[in-house]
Amino acid sequence: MFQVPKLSFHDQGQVQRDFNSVTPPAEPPTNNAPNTGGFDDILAHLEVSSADRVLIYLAVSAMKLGGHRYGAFLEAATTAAKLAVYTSYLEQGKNVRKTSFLHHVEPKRVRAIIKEVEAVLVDRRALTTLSDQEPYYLSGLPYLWQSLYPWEPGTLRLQRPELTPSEHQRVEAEVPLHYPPTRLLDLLEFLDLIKLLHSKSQDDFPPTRRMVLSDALTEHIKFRLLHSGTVVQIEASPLSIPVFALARTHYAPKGERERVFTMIDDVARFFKLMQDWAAEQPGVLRALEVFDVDIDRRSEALEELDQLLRAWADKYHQDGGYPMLMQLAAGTREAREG
Amino acid sequence: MFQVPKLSFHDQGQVQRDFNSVTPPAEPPTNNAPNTGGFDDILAHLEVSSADRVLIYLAVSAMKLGGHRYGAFLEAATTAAKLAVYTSYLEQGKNVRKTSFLHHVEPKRVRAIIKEVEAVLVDRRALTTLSDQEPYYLSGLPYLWQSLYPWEPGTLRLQRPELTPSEHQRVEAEVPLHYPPTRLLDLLEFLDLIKLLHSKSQDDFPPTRRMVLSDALTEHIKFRLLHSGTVVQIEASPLSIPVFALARTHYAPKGERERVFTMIDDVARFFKLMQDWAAEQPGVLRALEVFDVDIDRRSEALEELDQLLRAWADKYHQDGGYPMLMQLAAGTREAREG
DNA sequence: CTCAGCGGGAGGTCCCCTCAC
DNA sequence: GTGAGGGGACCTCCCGCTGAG
Repeated sequence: MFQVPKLSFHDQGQVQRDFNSVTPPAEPPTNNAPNTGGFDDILAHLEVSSADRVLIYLAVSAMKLGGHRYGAFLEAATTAAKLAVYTSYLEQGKNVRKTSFLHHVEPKRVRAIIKEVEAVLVDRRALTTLSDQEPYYLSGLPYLWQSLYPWEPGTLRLQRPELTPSEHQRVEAEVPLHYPPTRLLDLLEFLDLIKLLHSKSQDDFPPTRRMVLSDALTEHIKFRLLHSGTVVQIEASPLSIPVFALARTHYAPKGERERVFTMIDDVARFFKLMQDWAAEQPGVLRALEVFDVDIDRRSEALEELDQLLRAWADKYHQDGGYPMLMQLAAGTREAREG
Repeated sequence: MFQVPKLSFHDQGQVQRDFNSVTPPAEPPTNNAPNTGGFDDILAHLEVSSADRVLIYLAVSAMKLGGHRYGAFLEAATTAAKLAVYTSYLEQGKNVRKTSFLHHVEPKRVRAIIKEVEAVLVDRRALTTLSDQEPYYLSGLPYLWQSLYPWEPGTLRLQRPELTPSEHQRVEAEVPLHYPPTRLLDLLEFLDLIKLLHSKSQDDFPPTRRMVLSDALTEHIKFRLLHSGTVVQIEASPLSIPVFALARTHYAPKGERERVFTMIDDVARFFKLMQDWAAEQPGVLRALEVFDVDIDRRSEALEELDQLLRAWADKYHQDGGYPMLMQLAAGTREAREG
């Protein structure tokens, strides 16, 4: 176990430098920071390649933070793989057999993939399986609830005239003031709302990709909405079935909605930039700094970096010039990373 | 279509700033740079979310640049999804049903996934489906060839004493000087080499994940090796079957071996940093600069940024301090990006 | 309500084969 | 060689059902 001095890996455009020791020696843990959900501990104990790690981060983001179904993530991955096959097919001069050999896919299957991809291309339909952040059947629900069941103060929040005033009072007392002004729904109305939203979301899909709203799927959606705190069940239902309230104006898995979205966005942009770099496009800078900092000066250092970057971009910015993008992240280095 | 002034999005630790307009308006193309393989054009015509885009970049890197099988990429994706399910299972207090609802996976399947993941964890076996850059059955072949069939100048390069001297001469004339000093192999020897390597690579896998070396897989491997230029077929074979030569000491899909590896590595690190940022860990800086630059001053700007970063890291570096990492990429902004 | 089991169908990943151009 | 088709094995993602604690 040795000291890691400061390590710099900068690489600009065609100017290739030495990359033999891109992976510096390991370091003692010093892991007092993160834990993005327990899986970091698991990852640390396993031998995982970088590509696998990216996949795992993506899966966690989509499924745990975004609320996408297990199957939806898998389908998105296969769609990505199909696109890769399709581009190979074009590069091979539309030769099915060569494409088949290249990727170890049956010619028959290659043809099916071609057909599928081209159908999407002519329709210009979104092949986006993993919608922006959350599936529509989750993120759309608060909007639908608010538009279909608005509530005016002074009117009955639970539209059940057969209930006594005291029963109404007891139920309404359970609804916090900060909840959106919407009516309370019983289980059946709530499920109908899910059903309606699902059928709406299916309109965008081609018949082949449509899913029936099974009981299992309905329960999954209901669980997700309750689990995320978007919908809350009223404790003391005056009815024979449970009663629910909309607790938020947006679906939010863990309150980190915006940040997760920004993260994936940044990663995609960063990936694109790195792809240009890997292809040795001119005018691309890649930089990696591995260093240790006095913990008391950490925020000072980051603050200064922040200012440096702003000043730099300001200095060279020129309206109407060549479009540029710079993407940076700096933070704690994990044990295995270099 | 309006002008984009300079846009800065910096965010440090807990200091949240405004993110409402994270996505600035679109810009005219000005696309004179990239084309990482034709799929950029396709992507531009499609509506693709960021998560999908990352998946596509990954698929292309693994399958087209790395040479991984179509099925291998899919398996890696399912493995990642299974890990996500497993961590949810732990977070839910090992409650199978809740995990089932959360991700819309059958309880039966959840249990199978748990069992599978735990088996990997106790064995501490690599769950790395997508090995570092290329599959072993491709990258290992040049090494095996060189160790099993070295060639000494002066001896027969094609070990067939029955051939006439002129036949030997004609074959050897076809082998460029820069090829590694290895013997030439006929088709059967070549295929045996593939077979041997495959069985070697299978030793690392548990019995369940082992693949038989089918004819189809053998042809896929052979095609990949020839397509990448790692192995070259001799035009005028003096035998009844084709003859092959090893052309490189390493498997290299398109000569961008190192860079592709570095790219995936960087993306994984960047992703990790961003995850800390999304979780609002302290001491994380995220920065995005969207700006235009005078094309004539582009390299000057990048050079200066390069120097700025080095100087900054030098200034704050302190041996034995808190481990830090900074990852940056800067380059051409695509039309759709902001 | 949770856990456990079994049933089925559709579609995808793999394998191999033949026949016409 | 290539395209186009046939077959079958196995898995897994979906669905539904029942019964035991």
